[in-house]
Amino acid sequence: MPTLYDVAKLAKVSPKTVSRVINQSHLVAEETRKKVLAAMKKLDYHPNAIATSLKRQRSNMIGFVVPYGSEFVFQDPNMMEQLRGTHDYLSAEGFELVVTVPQHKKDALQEALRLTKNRHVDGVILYPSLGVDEIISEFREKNLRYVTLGICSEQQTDNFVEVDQTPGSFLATKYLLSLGHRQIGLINKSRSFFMYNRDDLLNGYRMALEEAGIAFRSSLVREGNFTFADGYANLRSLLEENPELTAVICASDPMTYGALRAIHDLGLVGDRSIEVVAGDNLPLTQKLFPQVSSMTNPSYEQGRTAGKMIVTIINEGRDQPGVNLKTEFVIRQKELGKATNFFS
Amino acid sequence: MPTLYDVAKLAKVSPKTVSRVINQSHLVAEETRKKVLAAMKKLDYHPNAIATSLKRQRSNMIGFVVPYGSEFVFQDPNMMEQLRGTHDYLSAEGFELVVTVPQHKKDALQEALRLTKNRHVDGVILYPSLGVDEIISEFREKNLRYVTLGICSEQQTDNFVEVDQTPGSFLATKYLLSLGHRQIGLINKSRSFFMYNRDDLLNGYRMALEEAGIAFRSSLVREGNFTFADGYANLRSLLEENPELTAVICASDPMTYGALRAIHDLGLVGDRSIEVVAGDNLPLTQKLFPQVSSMTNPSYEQGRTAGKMIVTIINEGRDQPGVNLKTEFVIRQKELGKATNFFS
DNA sequence: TTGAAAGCGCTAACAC
DNA sequence: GTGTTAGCGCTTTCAA
Repeated sequence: MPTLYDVAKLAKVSPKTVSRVINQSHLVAEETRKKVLAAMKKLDYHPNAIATSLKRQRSNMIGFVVPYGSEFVFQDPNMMEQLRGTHDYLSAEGFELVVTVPQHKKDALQEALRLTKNRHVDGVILYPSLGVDEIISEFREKNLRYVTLGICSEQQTDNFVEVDQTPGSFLATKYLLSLGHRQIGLINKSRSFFMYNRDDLLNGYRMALEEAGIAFRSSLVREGNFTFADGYANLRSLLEENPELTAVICASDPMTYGALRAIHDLGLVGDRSIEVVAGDNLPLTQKLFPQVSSMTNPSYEQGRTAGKMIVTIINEGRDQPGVNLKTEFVIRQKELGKATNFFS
Repeated sequence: MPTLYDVAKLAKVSPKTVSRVINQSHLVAEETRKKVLAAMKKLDYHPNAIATSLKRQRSNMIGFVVPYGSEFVFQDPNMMEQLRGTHDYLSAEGFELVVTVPQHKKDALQEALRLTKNRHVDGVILYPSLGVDEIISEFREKNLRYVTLGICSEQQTDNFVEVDQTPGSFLATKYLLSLGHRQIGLINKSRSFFMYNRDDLLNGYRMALEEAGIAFRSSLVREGNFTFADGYANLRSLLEENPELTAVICASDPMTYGALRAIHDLGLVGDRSIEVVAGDNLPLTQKLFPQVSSMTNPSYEQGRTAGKMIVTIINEGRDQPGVNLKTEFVIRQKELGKATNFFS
């Protein structure tokens, strides 16, 4: 592979001049520039990114580190949406995206540290998980660059993109109440996942109930690990304890699919059917039958914002204030794929 | 950040000795090793991967380049499975995975070239697309490392991992015939996607029909772009032209979901229902209701094999013979999630 | 507007 | 077993 020196020799200029042309410096005569460009083209020269990185102390790569195993990351639709948002922003800004999913959960955070200390990447986007706050302290101490996909501790005021699910669950509950439902189940997210905003979904649900003057009953609440199986099991469990249940809100779309399946298996159709509200409003959910209304999860936006934030942090050399995004709620009509905004 | 020299100074040894310790050379006395290790720990030293890359002319990064836009890559479940397979293999081998999805299709191949010529990555895994054969010639010419997820031209004998879908569709058709179906539709993959093995699915289908002495009728075949919408539209179109249709085979799972939705919307239940065979046997499909039998698509294995192949190519410094994987077929029983192998 | 020389952090020869 | 030296390909003073 040709080097900058080969180009310089061919163009009969100094290496520095070639470097100037590569970096679009204006301090180079037009004629010289053309000569250099011609030489570069002739040799099919491409600047060695590694050498540039070493010199500039900057790799233009960002790590995306997830601590939940590849079968989770590459199969969880929300995670993919976050990844897609991050990718889209970074690639437009000339950064490469390095995806790292350690084989073992407990290695994940060390992996994030290694990746940055190695100077492999200029910064990382971290998925919250147990022990992440220690890692963050170390990042801060060593002045390394990071952004977290969600708040990781009481003290964290910077470098996060959090999603507040209160509005979505509030509106969903309010909607179901407006349809006349009085026993509304909630299949909530599990506390076994690391999340700072653990109670937002529950709070929105409670607020709407309170507003309607209906007492909150914990027997109507379950927790699940976001999976199909958990949606299935939890719906059955809810029904056993609350035979009069007529509606249920699910914290995630896969759990929604599981709940729908359980309803089907139990033969609950027609008048005895159960109204289900989905959690994420993923593309597939938008096409599901029966059509379901859904809370919306701004996963793509979250990933994109995190990408933007890490780039800003790197470029400006200092932390950025955290950002809060909010969920919404859409009512799905019976017609194929149609959706309208609630209260709009 | 501390450098190797800082460690050397603290441990009172030469830089080379530190380097030896890092690289697990056996040519270093145990006592010296301990001293160095202690110094490394004390300084929280991490080798600068960029510097190592520059020296070694090797970045230990692999690019994964897809030419279909991020909304396709990060939403197509098969692509994710391929990515997951690649990631799992590479990360176990100490390689980083760089995911690149150019904003515009036509840039994709240039992007792949740039990434390798830049020395950003040691090699790339390429998704077949129009014009990829030219890129491959250039890779060969310049002695750059690549693997393609599928054969890209008549001449390509090396560096690919292809999936032959003949067995799956043959078995699927045979199974449907064994149930007594005589009008079996096929929603095939579209020719607008770049694929060398365009006719494998169709061939398996035809072979099974022929074996049963049933004439092939092109009116029973449609093509779709793998999406829900195409499955939906094609099922309706098939039924319009073939009112007696009793079964259909779909080339992809999203198309399967669309077809099931169409069947539901048309009110085809009970005796007049249509037996559907899915295309990929994705996790979600395995839990679908109604339960559907499915061809299986070894996407994870394909990605993993591609990862293994690119590493071998890089390590051995020469091309590797292409690998062919095959699809299979599973019959799904009515019980939740249960599946059995066909003919086993 | 251009060039010479030093150095980013590491490793590979080649001594000793 | 260990150390010295040179150099990977680029950019950055500084000088011309």
